[in-house]
Amino acid sequence: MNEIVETLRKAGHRVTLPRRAVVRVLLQAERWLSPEEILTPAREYCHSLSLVTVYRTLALLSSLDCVRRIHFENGCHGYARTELVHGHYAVCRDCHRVVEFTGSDALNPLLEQVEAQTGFLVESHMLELVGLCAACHDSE
Amino acid sequence: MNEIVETLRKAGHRVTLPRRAVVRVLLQAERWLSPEEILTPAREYCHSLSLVTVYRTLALLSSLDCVRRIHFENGCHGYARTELVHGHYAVCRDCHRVVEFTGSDALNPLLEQVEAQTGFLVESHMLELVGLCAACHDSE
DNA sequence: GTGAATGCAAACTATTTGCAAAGGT
DNA sequence: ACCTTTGCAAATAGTTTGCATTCAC
Repeated sequence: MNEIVETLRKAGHRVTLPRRAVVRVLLQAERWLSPEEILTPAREYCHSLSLVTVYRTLALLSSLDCVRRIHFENGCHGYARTELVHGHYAVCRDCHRVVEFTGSDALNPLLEQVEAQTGFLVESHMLELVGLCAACHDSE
Repeated sequence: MNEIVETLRKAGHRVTLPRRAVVRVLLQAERWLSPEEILTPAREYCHSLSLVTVYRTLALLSSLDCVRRIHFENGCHGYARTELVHGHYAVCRDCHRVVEFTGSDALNPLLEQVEAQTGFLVESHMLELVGLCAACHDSE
């Protein structure tokens, strides 16, 4: 049994076919997906699945910190499983691949500096890198 | 004449009353504003102003890099004039004040490290800090 | 005077909600 | 059996577009 389903169960939520379907699609993807992009393949696992349920499942998984929203300049967002983007991530503008990176501790001195500079108490931050992944970079 | 209006004119766009109204509101604000939040006060300067025109003006100003979109976890966005947030910014979750900070060159080593680590060619990045500004921090 | 800009209404996209039926435990 | 979850339809929020009128240049 996979981790996300396990988290669902432990939190007292029911493990239903529609939810399994959404989770399976998320687990297979190495990239972020829009709700629509989740719906289509997930229907192979649950024929009756509706977009509404995809939204509801994503909201639930999000509250359990199993998936994360991915943000863009234009405002539309996608979802990727947290395991994929536990900390900070880079998004390929071409294939939508999402890759986590480490080393964002390097931000800490900056955050402290900002607090000193602006008087802000920084509670959270959003750092998203956009570019081309190795594969898309090579094929351009 | 202010800088934004000047930019409009130089780019060959007409300086109309509705546009002036939107610009005036943006210039007065030290914080980000939603289109609705721009509409209401701007109507004092241009009675007939419609929300549609606010959107169109913001899109135009955005393309001229006179305003910038501000992003949030929940996806809704606001706008602030570029002068206010030329580089990176911190947003107060309480009063919505937007404060620019400097020193984000500190990111460069991280970006290079990410390129080496992931193979990505990083083209752009989004860094937004959220927290409490000094004023709101004190009054809590 | 002429083409750009505006305002209205309507379309559109993304997302959420009410409610009866279905399904997991 | 009970209560959560689902799917449909409809509502909602935010934003964009078509088109005739208005206005800056």
